[in-house]
Amino acid sequence: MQLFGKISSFTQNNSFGKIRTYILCGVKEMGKRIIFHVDVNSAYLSWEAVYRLQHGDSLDLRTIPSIVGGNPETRHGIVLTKSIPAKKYGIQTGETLHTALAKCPELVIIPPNYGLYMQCSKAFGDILREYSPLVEQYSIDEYFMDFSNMERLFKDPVVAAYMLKDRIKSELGFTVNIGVSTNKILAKMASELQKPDKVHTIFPDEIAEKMWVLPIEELFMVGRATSKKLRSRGIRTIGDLAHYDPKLIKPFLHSHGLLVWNYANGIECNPVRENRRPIIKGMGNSTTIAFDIDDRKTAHLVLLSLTETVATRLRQSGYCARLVSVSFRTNEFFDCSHQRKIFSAIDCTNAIYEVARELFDELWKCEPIRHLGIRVSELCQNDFQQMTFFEKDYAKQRAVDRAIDSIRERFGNGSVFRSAFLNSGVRFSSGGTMDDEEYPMMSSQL
DNA sequence: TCTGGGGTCCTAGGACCC
DNA sequence: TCTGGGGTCCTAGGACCC
Repeated sequence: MQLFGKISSFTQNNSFGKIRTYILCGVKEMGKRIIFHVDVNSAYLSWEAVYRLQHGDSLDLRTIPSIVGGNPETRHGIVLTKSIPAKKYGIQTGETLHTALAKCPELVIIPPNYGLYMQCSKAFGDILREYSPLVEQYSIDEYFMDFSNMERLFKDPVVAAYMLKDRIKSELGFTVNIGVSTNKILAKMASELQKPDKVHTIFPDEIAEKMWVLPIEELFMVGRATSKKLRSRGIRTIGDLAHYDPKLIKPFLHSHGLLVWNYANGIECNPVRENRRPIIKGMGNSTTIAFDIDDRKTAHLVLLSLTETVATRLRQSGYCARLVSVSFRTNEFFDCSHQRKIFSAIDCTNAIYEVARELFDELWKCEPIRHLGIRVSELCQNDFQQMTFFEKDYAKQRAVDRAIDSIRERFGNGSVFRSAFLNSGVRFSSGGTMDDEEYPMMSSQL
């Protein structure tokens, strides 16, 4: 009820046009919603550390300056996750290995092992599901849990959060932060407070004390561009944003401005979606090539290898696509893209590749390319296909695709590949097919 | 200095139709 | 023939997340 009161006063103060939403939020609060956000501390690095300790290594990567990162020689050199000692050197996620090494020359660099991370993510989710029937995976290392109406089982949700955190640590060997509140945004903001191995709350009456004092960049969904615009108007903290008139934010941040203003005020009422099977909107593969591509033939070959994995994933998930997009990044870091809607939805490797190649040829003006990508979207079920007189009948090719898919499924991805890749220097397929387990994808909103 | 890959959602402008 | 307005679709690009 407390939040309801606060929300009413916000809406009155700001004459903001979403009163109905706030009232709905308020009504839900009356049932005393309790939401947990569970976040693995330095996920990839912790998982690597635990794996190595369990396999006889005496060094715990978490206790030294270390990171999980790519290989600069293939131009994949960025920091994916850092240890807490590495953070003390000022190393940041996303920065280049080159600058990270400049900050800390003895930095230990571990290449990523996504298969291991998927296993850890799953084991972690399995424990959470013992504590609540309503658990939503938000990313590979984050889960939301609905802990509402659990008083009979766990008197105090905060005590339960400590139990859960300690159990994960003792059984799985890595630490988590748990944020506890009445909705997802506040729970998520709470889990981001001091790390590692902590439980924090940001209940509605704690927003001012714990959240409003933080710099604006700490707010979920405030990235570089948004923070720049907000700071140029004197909005430096989450509290500044919360107290700003939303009517004045909309002209320069549009609907995104209203979203972050709501978040700054702790207003958000999305449910925790149990075992949500994500509605897939599209799928894509892209890769940074170890060298700059300056000839069409090589570009086409990379495009084909990207198409192989995208098309395979498309067929495996039972979809056809109606939109094909191609994008590239030049050696001067200029990004561009080109897309085309096709009349009848397709899932066949050759058909997608033909469109992709056309798009590429229309877009490319012979600039050296460092990164190439393909994406298919506007998906529909592939159980029937619309045939037209004007487009090729791909029935035979679909049969070939299915045969190849099943051979690859039985004997591995490299068991069959196109001869065009022989001695070409280009890998026959790029990107993972994600065939064994659906990769946990998050939405950009809660 | 050298800058990943996988996503989602939003916006703006132009084309087209009625 | 010229003009206008509203709606929808398509496309490119940008912003954000982990």
